[in-house]
Amino acid sequence: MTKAKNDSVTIRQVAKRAEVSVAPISRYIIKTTPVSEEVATRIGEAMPELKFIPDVNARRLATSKTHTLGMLVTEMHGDFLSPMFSGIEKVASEAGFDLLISSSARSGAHREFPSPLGPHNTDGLLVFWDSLSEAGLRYVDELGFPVVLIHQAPPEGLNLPCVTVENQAASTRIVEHLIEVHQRQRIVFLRGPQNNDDSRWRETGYRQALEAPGIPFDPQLVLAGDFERTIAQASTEALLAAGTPFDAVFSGDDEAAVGVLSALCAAGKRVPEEVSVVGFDDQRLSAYLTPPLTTVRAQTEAVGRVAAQQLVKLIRTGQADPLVLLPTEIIFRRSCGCPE
Amino acid sequence: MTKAKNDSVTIRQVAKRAEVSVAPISRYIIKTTPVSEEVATRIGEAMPELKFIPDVNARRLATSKTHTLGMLVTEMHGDFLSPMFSGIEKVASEAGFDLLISSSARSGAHREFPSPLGPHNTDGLLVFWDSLSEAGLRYVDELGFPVVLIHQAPPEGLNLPCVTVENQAASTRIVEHLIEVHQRQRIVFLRGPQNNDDSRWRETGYRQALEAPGIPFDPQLVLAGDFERTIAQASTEALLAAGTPFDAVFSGDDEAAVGVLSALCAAGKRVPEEVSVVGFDDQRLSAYLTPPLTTVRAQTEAVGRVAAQQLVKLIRTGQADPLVLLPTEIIFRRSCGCPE
DNA sequence: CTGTTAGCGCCTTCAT
DNA sequence: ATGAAGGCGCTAACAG
Repeated sequence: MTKAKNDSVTIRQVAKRAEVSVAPISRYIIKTTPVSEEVATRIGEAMPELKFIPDVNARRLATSKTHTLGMLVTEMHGDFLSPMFSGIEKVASEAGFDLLISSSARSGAHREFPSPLGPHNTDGLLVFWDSLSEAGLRYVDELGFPVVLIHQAPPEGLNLPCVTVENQAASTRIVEHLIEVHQRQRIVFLRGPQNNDDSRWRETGYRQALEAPGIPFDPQLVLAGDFERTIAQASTEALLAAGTPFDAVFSGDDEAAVGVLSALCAAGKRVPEEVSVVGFDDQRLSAYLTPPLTTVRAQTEAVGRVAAQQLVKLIRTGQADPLVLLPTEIIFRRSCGCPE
Repeated sequence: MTKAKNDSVTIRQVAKRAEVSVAPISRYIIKTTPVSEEVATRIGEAMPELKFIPDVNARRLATSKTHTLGMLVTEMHGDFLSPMFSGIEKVASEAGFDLLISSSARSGAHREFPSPLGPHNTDGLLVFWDSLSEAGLRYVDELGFPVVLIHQAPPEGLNLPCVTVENQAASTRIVEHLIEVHQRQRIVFLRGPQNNDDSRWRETGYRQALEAPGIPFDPQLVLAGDFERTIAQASTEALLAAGTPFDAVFSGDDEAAVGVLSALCAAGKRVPEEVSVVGFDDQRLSAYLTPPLTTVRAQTEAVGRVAAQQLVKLIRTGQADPLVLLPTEIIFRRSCGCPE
């Protein structure tokens, strides 16, 4: 168990080796002030010879910067985690930041501050929807601590930058597709959790699509999906049991669509012949469902990438774009009734 | 842009507030030495009143411990990331460790040391298969830096502890199932990447299953799957094109099974009537394939949990179990030919 | 059990 | 452009 302490080469040893004081070395590394040619080469040689690696912790103590980004998620975000992470990790490492990641036990158990991630161990936080309480957000805002929100608008009065996807227009288009191409009239909407902004915009898009063709909005057709398979399944079963007629389902997300498909299949309803089903997100799963799911593709990896870029910018310049919306696109597969 | 520096409450302020010196406070927090009742309560009050949060960096500088676990993955591990992470995160946070995670661009681009994660910013590393080069492993081993391997045996001569799943027996059993229950005789095996240990054991299990019933091993039936959908698909297409007869395929992992299913479907072969297909891992995806995939369930979340436990133990005591194998279980679905 | 104090390794004014 | 020296906030001897 060798400790870092024992085998660590310090800046002073390099100084001795290069026959200069420690200051030029620090400056040479940080590039904060020019260093003479001569000294530079001497340092440039001495450092690798001694295998000098600056001690991150000492540097942090001195500068009170961590060069670390924090990422907050909840257990619910499982299927988003992987692509999101890969986007974030990419820009973090390019920008020279480490990535500290923490998950709260369950959604709804909103985490308060102090959380495992904060000013003490990160320079800024990426906060995925629902992973930090409103109080927590207000707290970091007061602190002026850099935070960018992902798939979530800031609460009233706060100014935190946010990156998410374009929800409304895509929702309108996919519902229009159901109406115009597949002649659907009684279209169910399975909404997400109450506090989810994406879901609200998707619902707005849904209602808007009904307007032009003059299809009356029927509140009976709006059900709880909560972005959860089991809940969506239960809602669909209840609807079926109630005998409410419907010929299509726009599921607030693909996860819920899985539950819809199960319920429909169990009830002997044929998809898409009897009822069309479409979703939102285009999770990896979605292409493999039976039938393959027509859905709106959200570029999750890009969301992660852009969010991380915004955070780095915010940390470095104090500025970030208040809102960036990534474009979405409909992926036509068979569940809506399209041939292929 | 408030810096942590400005608003940070130091231990000295707490000392003043509690009318003691800094030492008892430190001891009170670290619990390294008993503190008198009186002082303890005074400190216990002063800390929250001042919202004192010990500065991690200062502590690290002083102790040369980071209280952080590192997790190394590659982009290929996408579908494992989420459950694995959730297991690791759980024990890390319970044990009071932060989790730093880093991904190498692609598998095969084995990362060398110094990598973004190492002794400078972590107390130990969780190394997922293929995410660190052999040279890197030898390096950390020499250093005596705590590392536990996940889904990978240590290279020759190294002693690094490893946690993975039981591969061989389960493979034997699932192939036996194909033979005994579904009367399959010409069973293809799609192996994983050359350097993957799991795949080797799965192949061993496969060959063993053929022995008892006296089915000759046919090298023509062993194809490259590489744990990649596209490669597995190509291999299956080639086999079909060659006209080599077969009535079942045991895919080295579920990912490859997806490619097999695609190729078979495209060729008009009916699964499971004409050919049975089984996989390994039980990814989330697998239950939703057409037909639902019979496969061996690897408890990925548990692997992550146990690996993190081992690492914490290794960090704290210098000891860990050399090898822990988590049990696996066959999940029967329809792709093998079972009714449900 | 408590207080004092010397580092931990680096960065950064401040003179030079 | 360079050197000297004082922190950054905490921990861990060492005295008391």
